[in-house]
Amino acid sequence: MTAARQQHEEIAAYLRSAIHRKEFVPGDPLPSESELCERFTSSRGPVRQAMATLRTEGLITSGRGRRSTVLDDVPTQSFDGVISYSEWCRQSGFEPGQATQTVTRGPAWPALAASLDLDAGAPVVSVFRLRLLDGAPAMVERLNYPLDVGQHVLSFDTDSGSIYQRLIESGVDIHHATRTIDAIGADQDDADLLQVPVGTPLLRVRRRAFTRTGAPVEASDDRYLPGTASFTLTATRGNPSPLTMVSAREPEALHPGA
Amino acid sequence: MTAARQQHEEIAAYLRSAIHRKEFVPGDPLPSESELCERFTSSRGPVRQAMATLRTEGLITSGRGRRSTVLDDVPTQSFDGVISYSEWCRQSGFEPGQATQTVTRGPAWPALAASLDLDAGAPVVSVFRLRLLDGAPAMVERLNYPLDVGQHVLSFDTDSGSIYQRLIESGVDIHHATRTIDAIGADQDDADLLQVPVGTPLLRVRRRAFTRTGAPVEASDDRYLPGTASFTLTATRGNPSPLTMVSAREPEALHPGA
DNA sequence: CAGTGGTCTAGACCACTCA
DNA sequence: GAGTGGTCTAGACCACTGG
Repeated sequence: MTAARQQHEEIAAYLRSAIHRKEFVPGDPLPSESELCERFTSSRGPVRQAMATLRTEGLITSGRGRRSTVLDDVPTQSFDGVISYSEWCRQSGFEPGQATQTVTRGPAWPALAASLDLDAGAPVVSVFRLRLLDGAPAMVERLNYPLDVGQHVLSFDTDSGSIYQRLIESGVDIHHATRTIDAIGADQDDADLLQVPVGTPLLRVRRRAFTRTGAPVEASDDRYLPGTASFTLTATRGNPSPLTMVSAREPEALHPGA
Repeated sequence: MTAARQQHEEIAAYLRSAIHRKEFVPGDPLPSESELCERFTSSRGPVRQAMATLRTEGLITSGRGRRSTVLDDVPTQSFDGVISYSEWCRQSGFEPGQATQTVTRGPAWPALAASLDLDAGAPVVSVFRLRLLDGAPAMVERLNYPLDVGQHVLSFDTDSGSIYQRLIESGVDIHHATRTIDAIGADQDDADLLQVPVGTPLLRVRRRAFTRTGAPVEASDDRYLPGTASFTLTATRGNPSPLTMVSAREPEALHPGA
């Protein structure tokens, strides 16, 4: 929409939106670098930086001697959408909702303490919510925070919306996050909330979020009802995939008694 | 190990291997750009390109005014590892194995035809194998190819190893691939082969591979036993994630009768 | 305030694709 | 052979971090 500050961002934004507006569809050649240089009154540097961005997003492919072409037109996911279910819903055009089950302050059990780099028994704040998509049960969310972060959650109405927004407004520095994706059967809690039988396959996303200095700020476990969510990603020959498949390690329980 | 042709590749390879050798651990600052320029007798361009590569791999983070620092040290996944289970095993230090169930040539059912951009009923080659990890059942693999590609599979002993290798050697141009990840319960076939009850949660990876011109070469459905595999990825604020979570669409059946 | 990485320019040469 | 993107150089200015 509005012009980005940096030239390379402006160029990237233009190309991205042109692709999403179907101005270019998969297989189509993009304008050449020299054309883009002229159109944006820029040198090659910013143009190539914009192309590199789209390439890592999986939107385009390029190579010596041939025009860069459109690969795919999946929407790009912002960092906010990665961290926040509410934000993801909004970006995807759905209405997020939540039904808080419990908000607790208590000692960290060993697996959680390890995940948050705390000593076992250190105080943590845990949130257990059912999340809704357009009003229907979609996901069971278990969030855990060290106390210094969690204090901002304790003083928050967790039925009123995005905890992530709350944390940002409270000045918590959320800088990067690691997601681990696997499948797991619904336990009794999951089953009750999602209204499915125990053992129903769920897509589990465990997330650890960190500050810029590497201190953990969150450890979470989200379980999606089948049919609600899936993940997609495009890999291109010669560009190593940032998504790594790893042989599973021992499960990290992010709620007690598992 | 051996010097890469391009300076930026050489620099990236050096940094990557230094991180994996634990010479730098998460939180550590990397050498400054100017140091790297001297060490590799290079200008800033190649150094910055190498940094950008590592950044998209999720290995480092950087920002104005501060040194680039190590984020994580997950192994990077090559394109071969994305496409080929055998290759993934080798990279991960496991012994791949397979027990072919069926190799068939027959007409494409509608969903498969759509996935391969063929007309319904067009001839396709399908492979149905149990894959092993260090000798134990790990994954059920369903591969489907258009006939022109699949002919190279029909004349191949599918118990002898990697079909992917075979296709490459046959000159098939596999240029990029899209993966969709979700969870699904084991069907009767899955259950029999993996020796688990029907309905056991499995991690499903559906893959579509394409030539450089966008023609489909493969449509597959891999289902991993829980505990065998999971996916991880690091996202950083300001860098949009290439992994997109999408609301699920109708299931594409990649084997008949589903 | 010195040093860092982010951005940008203006040029150059090369490997490659495609008509 | 004209045009393309990939690589590289040598400079410049700026925003920001940290001691």
